[in-house]
Amino acid sequence: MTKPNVELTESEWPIIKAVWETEPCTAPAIQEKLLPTTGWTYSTVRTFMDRMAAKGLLKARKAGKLTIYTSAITREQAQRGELRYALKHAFNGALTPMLQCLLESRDLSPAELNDIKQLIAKYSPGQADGKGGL
Amino acid sequence: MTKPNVELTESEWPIIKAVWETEPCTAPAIQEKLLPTTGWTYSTVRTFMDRMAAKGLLKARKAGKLTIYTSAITREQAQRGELRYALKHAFNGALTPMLQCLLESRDLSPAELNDIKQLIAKYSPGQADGKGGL
DNA sequence: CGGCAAACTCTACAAATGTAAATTTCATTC
DNA sequence: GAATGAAATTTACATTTGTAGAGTTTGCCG
Repeated sequence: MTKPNVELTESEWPIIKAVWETEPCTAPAIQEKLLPTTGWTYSTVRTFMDRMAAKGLLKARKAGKLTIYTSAITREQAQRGELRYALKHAFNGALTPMLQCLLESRDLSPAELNDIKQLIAKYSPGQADGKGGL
Repeated sequence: MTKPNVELTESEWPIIKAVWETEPCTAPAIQEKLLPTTGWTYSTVRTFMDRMAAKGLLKARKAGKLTIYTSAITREQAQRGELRYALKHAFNGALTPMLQCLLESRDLSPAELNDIKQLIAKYSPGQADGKGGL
């Protein structure tokens, strides 16, 4: 059963991104990876990871003295959660204005524009795949 | 000088949305408006509004015994802030994947699709308007 | 076996967020 | 002028988030 609405705090984002790139992994490994960007100590990282495991964002298993972590949510789930949140609060659930804001938000490169057009084309014919909405 | 990156907490969203719709307004008015959806008491709403004024999200001015609030940020600023946050954390700043996730996120109605195509068309020719990015 | 280093556990604490009760003030009306 | 009711002020408190130090365990190496 897929977790319904995933929400991450700002500090949890760097953690889970590092986990996705490294899993299965230990807290010291994540700490080391994040040290240059965050400056976080082992204690800090470890606390975050344990809290995230308690929330069901990570899975933790014991291997001897080591604690091995893996992600409990996919990147897509987390991304959707974030978008869902923005859509709901900032745009009252209206997708088109959100898209518009996104497109206005910066100059698109020709490459991006191209990508986007292809995307639109792909989602054009009224395809109902039954895989559920945001 | 426009505030650089606006961020709102989850509870601040309903407040500022109500303010945008009502301003200039008083705390009791906002409380009444939000009561059905949130159940918040006057004290709660008032606390939020004062904190938001302290953060520069609202402006508060005294008119006799009343405190009159107005927004200090525009809806567009707040929306951009929310998108900027999502883009940065969930998509590492890459716009196309974000768009893709958004489009995948639910079935688009023909009307939405149409709107979207028009948007794309509008942002197509390499237009640099100098109004700054996200 | 004894020590060292790595990893762990426990505890702590400040700031932010969410929520509200209790008390006070002030304007209006009888 | 006193009562009433609306709005304000003050204070409070639990939970979550951000950050980490101190002390303990344990596996390995000599």
